Amino acid sequence: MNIREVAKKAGVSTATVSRVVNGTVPVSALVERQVRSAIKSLGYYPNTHARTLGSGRSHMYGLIISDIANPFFPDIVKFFERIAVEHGQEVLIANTDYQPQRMQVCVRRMLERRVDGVAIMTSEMDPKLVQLLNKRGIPIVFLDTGHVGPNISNVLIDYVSGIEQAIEHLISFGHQRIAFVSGPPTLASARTRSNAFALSIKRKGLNFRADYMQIGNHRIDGGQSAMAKLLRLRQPPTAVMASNDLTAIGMMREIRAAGLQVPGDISVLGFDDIEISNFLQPPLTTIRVPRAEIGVSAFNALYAANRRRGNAGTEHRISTELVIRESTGLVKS
Amino acid sequence: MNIREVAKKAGVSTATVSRVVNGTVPVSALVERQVRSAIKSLGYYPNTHARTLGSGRSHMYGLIISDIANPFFPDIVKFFERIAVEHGQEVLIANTDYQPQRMQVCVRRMLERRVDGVAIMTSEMDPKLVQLLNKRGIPIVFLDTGHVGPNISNVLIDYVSGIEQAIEHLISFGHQRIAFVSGPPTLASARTRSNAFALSIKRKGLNFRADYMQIGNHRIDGGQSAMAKLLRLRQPPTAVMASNDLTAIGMMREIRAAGLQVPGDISVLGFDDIEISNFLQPPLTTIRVPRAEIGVSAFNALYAANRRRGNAGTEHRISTELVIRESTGLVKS
DNA sequence: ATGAAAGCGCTAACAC
DNA sequence: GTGTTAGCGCTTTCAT
Repeated sequence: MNIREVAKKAGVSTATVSRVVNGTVPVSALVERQVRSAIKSLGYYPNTHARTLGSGRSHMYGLIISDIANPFFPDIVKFFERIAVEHGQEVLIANTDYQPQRMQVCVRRMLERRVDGVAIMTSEMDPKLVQLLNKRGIPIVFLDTGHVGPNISNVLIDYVSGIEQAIEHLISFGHQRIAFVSGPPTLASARTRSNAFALSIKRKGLNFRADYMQIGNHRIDGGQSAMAKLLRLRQPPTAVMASNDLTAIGMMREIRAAGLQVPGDISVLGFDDIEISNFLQPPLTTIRVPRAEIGVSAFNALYAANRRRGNAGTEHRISTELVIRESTGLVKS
Repeated sequence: MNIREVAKKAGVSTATVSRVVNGTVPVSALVERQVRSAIKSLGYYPNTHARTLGSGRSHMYGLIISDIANPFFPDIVKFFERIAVEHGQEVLIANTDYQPQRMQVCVRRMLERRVDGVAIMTSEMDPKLVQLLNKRGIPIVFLDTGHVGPNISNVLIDYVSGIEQAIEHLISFGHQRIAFVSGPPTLASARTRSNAFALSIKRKGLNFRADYMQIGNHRIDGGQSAMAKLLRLRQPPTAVMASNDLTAIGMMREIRAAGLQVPGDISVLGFDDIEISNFLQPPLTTIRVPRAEIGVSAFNALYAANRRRGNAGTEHRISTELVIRESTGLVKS
């Protein structure tokens, strides 16, 4: 079942069938009807591989993430895929499992499948591999990493807006001693969050204290041990913000283990707003990073890059916002 | 950059390059070295679309799920993809968003990309669409749905084993009055779970009571209202099993809202063991459905179907097991 | 508006 | 063990 059989049945050339299928060039109404009916009665589905070979466009976009089981990613994948399909494009998903060497395999897969663009939503990325894609003129979009350049776009997350809302929220509850538990310093986005916090504290006129800046690892255990340190301070904070929600979960566990209450004794804020945050006890106040929007923006950047003259990259800014639940409350007086 | 340039540079024919790349036929060591070096120096990556066209095999497998944001699916996707990549195969993921009409689009995508097999991990599936794939001889694997047939395999989940473990566990804590909150009766897997529960109750010599069988919807709100009904019974159960973890979350909320304790007053069990279950307060005792194994088995079934003579489908049985945490305890005396 | 025909890059059958 | 070459199914000039 191929285009030739359809052409024969419709009594036209294969070129005409192709025109009808792709709507590239106007075709007379009569011919179009004949072709469509032939397609239907034969149950014809175009072979996209042949199409790719002929046209040079695969209509596939790569999406490289760290780990689909990390609750941060499913929404990104979901909306990236949804909008891709709406535009008649296909998606190739690749997990690196946080292992840089697997990134090489991912890039190879993208290259072999001749994708029309790659969204790289991990933070660890070897410039050599980027070069491999870029040399071939494949549009790339990063998440909050690297800089815009030829065929390179960036989806930028504005952490500051959400963090400032959070600090204002805490101040309104009377908090003055606010601590922060960061992610691994090796992670660019973690550093960005940490810096944005330090900046906002000063802007809001609060006292910035180095001993209120603890290092976590974006996992539960890191949140626990960081919180343990904060609790041992002579003057512990009355509120603590985490660099991600898992860290906040760890913090809450540690607080409870110390016989204290959230938010009665200490207020806790997370970051990301992953699904489980709403199911915690108490439900976690957190800064939402709109992941659906990230997925959509990433796709749009790539798709646009293929329909634009020139190769200028674009930058897309995404803002964050505070989601108030029950892990924050009035400062203990 | 194509196979011809590599051939020229290595001073061999394109066929030989193909042989080296695919390792199909032995090639002299010298020639192999030359070819590999040419490939490397030219930065050659085979074009899989051309390969597909030439060979008739796309080396791509479709994976159709309901919703990647549903915590049941990420692990399946992750392990399906992992093992596929290990075998040099690609994965095409499609979400139906629980909408049967989107299934049509999914199947069309699979057909157009000429996948070598499709794993259908949703329960709603129009037989007409199955036929569309099956007519073309594309191997299909279902999750716990439909029956094995020509080119149709099935990954079967043995719910009974886990449920029996759970009931034994409850009995050992002294429970005799055990209720069940099911999923939507329209969902085949929900009915299967419900039936398995009823069967096990009788097998274990407990009293089966129709008023202990409540209907939920696999969401939190359904768990809440079902639990509310159970609490209003003259003789409420001392333990309740849910058809999935979200339902159990709803049940716990309702129990707490009624001023009762879990597991102090009522023991609660979930089903699935999604990630958040371990973070609940108290951590949820639940029946684990091994999703990694499902993903792996589904892929293996498809992959094997392509390397086997004949088109006989296979059946793969996967067992479930009880994960004991803190939402179950001694019956209140 | 439509058709003829030359690729696109690879595989596989065949010949040697 | 290696080369030659005819497809695979489509798109896209180039004519008409």
